[in-house]
Amino acid sequence: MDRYDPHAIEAKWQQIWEAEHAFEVSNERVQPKSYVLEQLPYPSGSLHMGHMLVYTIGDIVTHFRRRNGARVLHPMGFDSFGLPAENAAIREGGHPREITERNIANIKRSMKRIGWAIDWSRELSTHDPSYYRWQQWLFLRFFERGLAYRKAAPVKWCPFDQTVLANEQVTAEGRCERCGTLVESRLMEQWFFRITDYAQALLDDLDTVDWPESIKARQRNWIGRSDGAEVIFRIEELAVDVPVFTTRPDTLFGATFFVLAPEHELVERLAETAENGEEIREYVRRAAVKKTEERAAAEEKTGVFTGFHVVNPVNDERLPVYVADYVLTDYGTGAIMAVPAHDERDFAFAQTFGLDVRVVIRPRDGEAEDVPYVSGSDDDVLVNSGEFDGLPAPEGGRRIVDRLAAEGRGRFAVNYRLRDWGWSRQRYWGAPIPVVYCEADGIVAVPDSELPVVLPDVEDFKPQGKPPLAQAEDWVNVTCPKCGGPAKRETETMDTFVDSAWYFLRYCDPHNEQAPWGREIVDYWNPVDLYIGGVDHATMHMIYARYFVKVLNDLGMLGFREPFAAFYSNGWVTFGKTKMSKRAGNVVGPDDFVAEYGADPVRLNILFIGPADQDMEWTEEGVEGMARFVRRLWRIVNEVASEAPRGEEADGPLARKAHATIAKVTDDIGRRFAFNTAISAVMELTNELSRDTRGADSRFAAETAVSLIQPYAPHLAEELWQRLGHERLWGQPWPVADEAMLERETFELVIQINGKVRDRLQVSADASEEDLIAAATSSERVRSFLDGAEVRQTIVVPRKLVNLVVGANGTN
RNA sequence: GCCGAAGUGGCGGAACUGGCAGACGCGCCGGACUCAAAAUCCGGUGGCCUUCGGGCCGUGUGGGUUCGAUUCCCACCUUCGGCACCA
Repeated sequence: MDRYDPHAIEAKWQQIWEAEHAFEVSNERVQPKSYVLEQLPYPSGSLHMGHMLVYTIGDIVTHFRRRNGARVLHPMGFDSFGLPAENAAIREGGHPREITERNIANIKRSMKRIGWAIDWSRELSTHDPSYYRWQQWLFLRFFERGLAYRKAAPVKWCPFDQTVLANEQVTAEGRCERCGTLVESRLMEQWFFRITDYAQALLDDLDTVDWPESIKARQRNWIGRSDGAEVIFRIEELAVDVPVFTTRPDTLFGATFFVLAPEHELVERLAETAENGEEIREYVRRAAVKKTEERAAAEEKTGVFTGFHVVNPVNDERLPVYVADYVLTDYGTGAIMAVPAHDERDFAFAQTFGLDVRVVIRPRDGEAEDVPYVSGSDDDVLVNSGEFDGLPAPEGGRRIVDRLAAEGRGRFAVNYRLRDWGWSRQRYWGAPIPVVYCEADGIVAVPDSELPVVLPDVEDFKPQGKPPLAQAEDWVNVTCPKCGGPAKRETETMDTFVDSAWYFLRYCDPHNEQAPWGREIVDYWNPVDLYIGGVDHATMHMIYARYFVKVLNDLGMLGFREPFAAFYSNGWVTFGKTKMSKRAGNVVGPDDFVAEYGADPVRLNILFIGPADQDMEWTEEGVEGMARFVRRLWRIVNEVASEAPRGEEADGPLARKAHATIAKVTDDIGRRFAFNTAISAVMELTNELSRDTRGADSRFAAETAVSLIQPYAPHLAEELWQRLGHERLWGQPWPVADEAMLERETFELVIQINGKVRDRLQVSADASEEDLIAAATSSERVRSFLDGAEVRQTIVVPRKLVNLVVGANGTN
């Protein structure tokens, strides 16, 4: 028998798959179908172990579902715009496109070497004009409906480099990662999508998808629905109504002051007439410069009194109005009623400024409660609240809102933490935004017929007060599509989250030049049946993609409401510290191990380490052990191929074990996504097979082991399958366990006394309860334990155990 | 603070619906083969005790339900993760 040579075998089968287009699928609408998708990779220098894990999980499911009769779409592409390539170009010279395309070529070579069953005919890259052309087209559909709009929003700004910084370019200390200058906050006009319109739909439809609860919880948290009330306070001096949002209308009688966020639109109006107008303006200026995190971290609350008062609608009390930066401008209405007795932040402010604290909620039975007391449960009652005294807090709150509503001074309201999605970047390496700025007509869409607006080349990718694209003057200066007058192109680009919000739709119809996709095609393949990826994309990417699908559905462009019907979140892969330092300098990735052991052992091992949805540590010992198993399987199956008889009925114990393994592996992959225990099961079968490679059952057991391991180790399995005298395992139906062979003639009866195992007996499978009890009580060992004591109770679990309960005063 | 996940041998983990705790593998120990080593193969491997038959203990801690709990319930401890001046 020849030695196991993974490199030769893997090259051989990869060539055959490619020549036979083994994993390409057409869009012919055949059922059943399955769309198996992993989050597309960012093309950095090379693959890492995390990639190895995600794409192998998807690959196993792809093979499994194919062989179970589904038409499976399993595409691949590259999230190829973005900051790292641009920074590399600035650092090392060259063009981001060259760097990116070199990386793609490199990664693609690694992917093909690993042998994932990908339909490469559908490959796409988001930096390709044939892709972003349709992204621009989609943007225009959003834009014409007002779903994409511009507004001023704070950005992180480096005053030295004169540029906007992405969050990841700001150090933990709040400095520019390049020059170390303290980063400022600046208001700038930016592009947004109106995702907040869909907050409730994004929340509700989580109930319709099969995702891990933890991922759903993160999205719910991110959307952050709060139920409460909007209550109108009035500044009588100015005859202005100022609404506030509160989740605690039950505490309205406890309001003792009122706060506006520094950015609130009313603040400037107050400053105009206030005696201390300049002090107010100065406070606002200082607050604007501070980062949100800095504001939150402040030891003491700061603020300034305006001299104005508002009227509390529940009791017509006059409350002093402050401006303070602990109130956020972009949540609720940017103004709050302050109830220091029942809110920690208001309490802290009241302490600093010596303001009244009025208790209006008490525990029903206690009294000496701490202030602030924030609970508002049914065990609390209202006090100092006029007609509402004595009511449980939640009910009291509802009644207060009812009364305010009747008076037109309040209503029940819902608020979300979710903010509109800001997606424009002052960066070069992204999709151009197809609008122009015209002095006469304002923002004007580029006509569909002029798409794509192709990203022009520039000399320098460093932003210098303006986005790099501003350098491309020939490109920037155009005529307005509306009036024909002079206009300038948008020089900001789209964030990569836009690119990845719809790529799974383009895979379905990647070469369409008339439209982003054909609706029947997209409706056939979608929603994605299994989406696989990391938890780090649980919020942003996966909320944005859901938002896109909902909008596109409302626009009639597709017929579903959710992109990802099921989601599997893979764990993180780490290396031990010793391994890291041993190969200091270069990151250890799958390429290194594939070169040493071959792709199949690496594929197997990444899933054998542990449950794929939990974090795991990759070790050299582990992959060595797996290589040992693979060689063992190789040797045993080769022996079977040459030694075991053909065409004999396989119905002995080894055949039964094989059927049991089929059942186990099918359930593990198909239902439980327990990829590690499926491998264990095949190992067990292999161990049993190794005891007899020449018997009548051996051939069946070997064929079963090879067939079941195929999704994990497709090259090895294919080669062994051929040696067993067959062809094209990847196209073979998945094996089905014979129910009759799963039935056992005998089983091991466990006999317990008072719940402790005392004996095990082989018993006929069709023994009656009475037979089991008789067998149990006649056992010598059992008798010695019973020693004549009275059996008070006998529990019989058919085909499992007998538990004899003897009295506590028994003499056992 | 709110939300989520997890605690099992020396290690990764298994036990799916309440029924034999530790499958499978790593590591380690012993043996075979070898001049020797590696590789390979065979056997052993939770702890304590043992008259070698076996016995007792054991799934983060303390309670509870049950004939029976790693699994269900209550309280707590520890670790990891998300959100967070969100009114």
